[in-house]
Amino acid sequence: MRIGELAALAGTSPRALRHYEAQGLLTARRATNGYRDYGEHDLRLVAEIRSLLAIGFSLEDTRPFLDCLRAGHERGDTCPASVAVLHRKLAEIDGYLGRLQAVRAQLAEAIDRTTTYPNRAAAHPNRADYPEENPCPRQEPSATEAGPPTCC
Amino acid sequence: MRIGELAALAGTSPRALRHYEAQGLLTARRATNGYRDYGEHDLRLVAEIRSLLAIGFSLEDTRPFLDCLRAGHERGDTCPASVAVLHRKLAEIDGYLGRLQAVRAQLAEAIDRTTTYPNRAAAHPNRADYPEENPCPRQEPSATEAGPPTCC
DNA sequence: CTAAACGCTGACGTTGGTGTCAAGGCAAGT
DNA sequence: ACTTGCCTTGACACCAACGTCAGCGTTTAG
Repeated sequence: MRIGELAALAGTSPRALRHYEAQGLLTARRATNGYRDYGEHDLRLVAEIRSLLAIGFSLEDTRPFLDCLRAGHERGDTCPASVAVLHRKLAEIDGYLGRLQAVRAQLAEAIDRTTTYPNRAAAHPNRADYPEENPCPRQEPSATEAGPPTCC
Repeated sequence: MRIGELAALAGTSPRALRHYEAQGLLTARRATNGYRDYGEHDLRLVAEIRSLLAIGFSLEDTRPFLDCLRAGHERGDTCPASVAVLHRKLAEIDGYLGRLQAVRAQLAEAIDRTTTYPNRAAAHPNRADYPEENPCPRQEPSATEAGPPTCC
């Protein structure tokens, strides 16, 4: 199967597949004319990449999962290296969740204040409205329909 | 007060302040030698920008808050345009939270599976490990200590 | 036979908020 | 006078996962 077909089956683009190859995540046999030639197994690999990207993994983080699949496992998340990534990601997400919830609380309070005391000035003049805290993920992948500030 | 002093007081860099000016968020008088000259009020404006950036706002989203302060209000979040941004951000965050929690659940389940059934293959061979879903924020600002995948 | 549709490589563009460097002007201490 | 340190503008670098275009060869349908 050629790159366009694989891309279509995986719901992505030839450019993306070449990018994965450039990152060493995917390899392809070459036909005599130089065209990349993929097999069924490669569809599974690309599907793994896409599904992990969709939940906020970086390409680099998908590597252990692909190695796991190539090692013959039916799932990419059963190998030790994959599990390690899962744990790290879970910890990251918990961090994001905590910060996001803190920010959410700040915003909700600010909104509540303006709706409860409209046109009324607050107590501490020269203080910034929003202390510090510090919220969430940076650059987490996106859904194709979620708009610009897509996802983690 | 010159740019270096304001930057130090606000805990940021001259480069950042020039960037805010380039974006039309900050203005400065000029001394006869061409140096930017800031007043006390500008520190308040920069503090507002920094605190909003820290909780995941884009520079553009801080604009209504700055306008609000310049209009003479003691807080930047009391004007209608600011409140509108607050509502939008709250909605975004709720979206992120929902997706992050869904992803968290997926990861936790995957980890649980590997620890509960070690070395045991799963049921559906050719299915991707992680369906689809789709998680959270992209490119949310960062804390100075949170590391690479900083924050929302 | 020809044109459309595909494939190839290489390279630059995108997004945001800066960091960093270049090449110069200005101010103050010794 | 000279050095040091601040300031100025302008421009390129960064990160990630591609999009897009250029310039070229290949395959395939008509």
